Amino acid sequence: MAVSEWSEDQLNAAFAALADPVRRALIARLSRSPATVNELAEPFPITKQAVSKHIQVLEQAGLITRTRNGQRRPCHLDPAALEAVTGWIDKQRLIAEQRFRRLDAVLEILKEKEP
Amino acid sequence: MAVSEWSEDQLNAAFAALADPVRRALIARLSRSPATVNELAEPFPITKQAVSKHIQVLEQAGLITRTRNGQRRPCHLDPAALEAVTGWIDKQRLIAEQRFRRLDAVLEILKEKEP
DNA sequence: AAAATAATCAACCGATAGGTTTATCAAACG
DNA sequence: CGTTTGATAAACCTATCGGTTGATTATTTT
Repeated sequence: MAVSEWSEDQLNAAFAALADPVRRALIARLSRSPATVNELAEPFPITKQAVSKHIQVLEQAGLITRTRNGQRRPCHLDPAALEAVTGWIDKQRLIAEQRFRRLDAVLEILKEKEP
Repeated sequence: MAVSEWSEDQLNAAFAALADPVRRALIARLSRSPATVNELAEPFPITKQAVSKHIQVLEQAGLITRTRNGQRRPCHLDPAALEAVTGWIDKQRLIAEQRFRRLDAVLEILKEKEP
């Protein structure tokens, strides 16, 4: 999926989901291998319910998917979804760096001194 | 600066700063050119004070810097700071994609079916 | 059938994030 | 000087977020 096709809401949800350090740790864990809620919750000093909520946020944001296997609902990281985020950032960064390369920066500093 | 040298706090602040859509819009604006608080606030339906707070968050996170020119305090995007964020994400994504490429995914799905 | 396990739901709670209004400060300008 | 202008500080309000406890559902296991 091309970056430009990601809706603003999706992007928003993804950024918001990644803002929490616990959720980032969950993502880092899931980048190694899929895992169930119980497995994910084990290393954290918070309740399983809290982790369950975090996982719902990640799923809602499209960053993870879940399969079903009996009572277990393993979580899988969706690496492609992370591209929405890096895509947005890289876009801004490239625009800014292009500007620098064109030496507009020098002109801008001079322009600031003007009325 | 290498990605691994970014402190957890810096990373946290950067992710948190980017979680807000207004702040992302400010970043997008600043990727085009530096701007003052008044200029930045103009297109938004919120007060200048609110925008000023957002800018402080971005500055605290190291995503923007500010110069001084009389009463004006223009904001400049720091494109390098954005690399802390994309760096973390790309790391997780690469780990996950490597795993897929090794066809571990197939084994994992089989393993899920086991007791 | 009964008990254990995986996960979620529901209700609640304290902290904080984002917003406002009002007041203040410092530089520019008539 | 007095006043406008750019930016911030302080106090406050409200919604949301991250967390808890307790109960519930659905699947396994014995």
